[in-house]
Amino acid sequence: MTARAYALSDGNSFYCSCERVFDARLARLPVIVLSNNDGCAIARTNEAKALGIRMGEPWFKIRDMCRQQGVRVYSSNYALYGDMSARVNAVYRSFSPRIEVYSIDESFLDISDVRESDREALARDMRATVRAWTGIPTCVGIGPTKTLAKLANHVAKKNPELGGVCDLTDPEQYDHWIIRVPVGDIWGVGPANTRRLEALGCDSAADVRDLDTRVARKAMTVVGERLVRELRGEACLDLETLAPTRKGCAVTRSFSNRVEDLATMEEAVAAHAARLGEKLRGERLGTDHVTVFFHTSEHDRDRPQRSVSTVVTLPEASNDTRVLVKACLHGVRKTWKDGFRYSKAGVVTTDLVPLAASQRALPGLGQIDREQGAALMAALDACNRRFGRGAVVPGAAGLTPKREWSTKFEMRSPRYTTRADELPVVAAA
DNA sequence: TCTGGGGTCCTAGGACCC
DNA sequence: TCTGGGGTCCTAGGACCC
Repeated sequence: MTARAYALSDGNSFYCSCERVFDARLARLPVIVLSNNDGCAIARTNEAKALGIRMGEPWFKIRDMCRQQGVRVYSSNYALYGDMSARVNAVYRSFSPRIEVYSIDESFLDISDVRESDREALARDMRATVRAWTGIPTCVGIGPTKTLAKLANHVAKKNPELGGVCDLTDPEQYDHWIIRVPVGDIWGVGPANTRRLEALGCDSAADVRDLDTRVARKAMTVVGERLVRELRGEACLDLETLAPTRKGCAVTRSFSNRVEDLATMEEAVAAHAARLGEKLRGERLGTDHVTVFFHTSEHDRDRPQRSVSTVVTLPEASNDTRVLVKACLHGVRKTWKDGFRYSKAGVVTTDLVPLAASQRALPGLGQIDREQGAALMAALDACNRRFGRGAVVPGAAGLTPKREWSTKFEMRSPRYTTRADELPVVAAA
């Protein structure tokens, strides 16, 4: 049996790169993309990083500086990023059929079948092809385990002289880099485990690799032992080529303005419940209980704080928007109290089940008419796909949507690839 | 004025059972 | 004074990821 080899490819400053694909003027300019509600910076180009803009930096703190420095700022445009991600993955699939889509901008590829001496060339070819076909710049890390492929990717990103590719299945490269990566930069090691590992005398990934597995397990449970083995080149994590059915699903949002009245809260929660139904129907999943929560903001220091979380049980599993909205509104009304400035609300489900196989309630004891409901929901989803999300909503409880609470996207670019009315316009002279 | 959203995995500890 | 020993299931919370 030949040793395994994984490649991890990811898009550089992915959201920013997507914006650059559709506006060539952004090349070499500092660009950032903001989180939902235009809250903070979640993607920065190298030029923006060089200006000192940190990951997660609140927008209101850097707004003035960004204006002065000419930083180009965008609200999140997930329709665009999701579509670009699919295009990039289509290119990866032409290089290896065994691929795990790990996140919107990262995928693992199994390249065990590629000869050791050909791996680096393959990675370079793949980078060039992704760039040519989608416009997205990438980096590729190669390793005998997923953790080492991640590490290699990190090295490729931090060391421009490598030309975007690092292969740690090459023993010389492995020995060279493993001693140069600090513990905090290892995949799976966050702030808490960095402290624990440093207390054990580990400064580099090589130090962690050389830890006794029992010591690692004691300090960091099974996660620690697995980490040590993966760094040694012993694969403990498999490629997950089939996306597992999801276990939970949530729709949560901060309000653009604080919410102080019940009617607005009901409107927001009903909209979140409707979106939840849409997501569940997309995967043919259902739930028989839903958690509704809302709370004030820790940043309102001088204000009374309140945090509510309540579970509403349904008679049987469902993904019907009308059922979910009704249940969630019940949760809000049951727990509502005036006199607070609420900053965020959400609906959360866990224990999702494939709807078709789920236990039915007895007729007369709350059984939901699934057949008729499913047809109605399918029609609803079709309308919303065609005319945009939220075009049609159930008229639950006489709500008249004003959407005063809704999320801000004040600087969003056009959805170039998914909306005909937002196609880029080209002028030929 | 203004500070994201959505996931997963793992463990400890309590309740409950035989 | 002495007051079992295992199971399982559930929940809350920590930690981490992008």
